[in-house]
Amino acid sequence: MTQNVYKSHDHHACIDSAVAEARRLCDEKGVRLTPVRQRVLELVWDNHKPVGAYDLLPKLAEEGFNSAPPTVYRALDFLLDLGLVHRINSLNAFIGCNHPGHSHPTCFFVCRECGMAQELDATPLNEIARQAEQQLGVRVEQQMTELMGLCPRCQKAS
Amino acid sequence: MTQNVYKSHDHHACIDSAVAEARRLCDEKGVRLTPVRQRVLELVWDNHKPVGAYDLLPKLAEEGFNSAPPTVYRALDFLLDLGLVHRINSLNAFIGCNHPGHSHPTCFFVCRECGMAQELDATPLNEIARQAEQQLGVRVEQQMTELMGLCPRCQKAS
DNA sequence: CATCAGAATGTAATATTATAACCTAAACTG
DNA sequence: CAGTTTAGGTTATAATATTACATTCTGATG
Ligand SMILES: [Zn+2]
Ligand SMILES: [Zn+2]
Ligand SMILES: [Zn+2]
Ligand SMILES: [Zn+2]
Repeated sequence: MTQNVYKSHDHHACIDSAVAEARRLCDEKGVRLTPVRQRVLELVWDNHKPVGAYDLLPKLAEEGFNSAPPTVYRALDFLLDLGLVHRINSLNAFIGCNHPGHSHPTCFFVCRECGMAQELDATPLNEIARQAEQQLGVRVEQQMTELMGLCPRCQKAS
Repeated sequence: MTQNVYKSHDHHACIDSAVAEARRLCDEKGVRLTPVRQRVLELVWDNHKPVGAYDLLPKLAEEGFNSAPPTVYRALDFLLDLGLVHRINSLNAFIGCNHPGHSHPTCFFVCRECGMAQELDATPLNEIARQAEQQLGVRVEQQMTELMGLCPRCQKAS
């Protein structure tokens, strides 16, 4: 895992590096990081909590961007395709990827109290995929693991 | 994994054993497997494809059951609580559990073509949870892994 | 049996999340 | 510049899920 979100850190650095990485990737692939796409990426990175698509709408509106569901879903789809964000299915919410650029099995821990999410190293998951492929003959193309529980802070608080 | 759903099998036996197991569990816990709950369980087990809540409504209606979203969501919540069914978050859909009665990390392979889902042995996932707990200090309470890809049949078909 | 409490269900309305369809504008391509 | 592709604007609607409150059923108790 690239970073522990439960430790305090310079979060502006998180955002900046996410944007820089996005720009690099878009250049590489010859696609455009348009203003609304970049702004959605920044908003998703606003903190380490997964954010719902509809939470983004008013923020975009405030800033003079067009604000309608298709706008934000298009931007999110674009970012998902590039692997710049992940979707946390159990929350219908989106969060920035810590190591975009190479497609990878996805694994997050999400605190059920505060909502903070931590991306985890998912390499052990490859074992499961490999087993399924061998034993069942399936072909695994994608995978997502979501762990739920309490983060260190919320454990103390309760 | 208790069974390979991609092999042909007596599926009535799947349904029957699911219902029997449900009855046993309900007795044990002193809760009631009412007609609508049982019927929802049977409908979820109708095949090995995850089924959406709203797919169940017309089927219940046909059979004279009350049919409104709260009815089916209540039944599904009941079954989820007991661990009799799982929710596939990436599909907003529900599927019967192969080994209910003891809460367990959940892991499914879902074919993106035909929709069939196979529950997998999730023990390797405990390792991930253990690591997260050690390295981050989180407490993991639940976990779900969803693999997506092509099942053996759909690979041949393409 | 009569009564009561809790559990389950009925019903109407509404909230939340996501997509379809169709049109316009901007950006590359040669 | 003309033609093509890509992105965005706009309206409407689909799909999924929950709230709130009334009613009925069930099992327990006196
Ligand atoms: Zn940060
Ligand atoms: Zn990632
Ligand atoms: Zn079966
Ligand atoms: Zn299960």
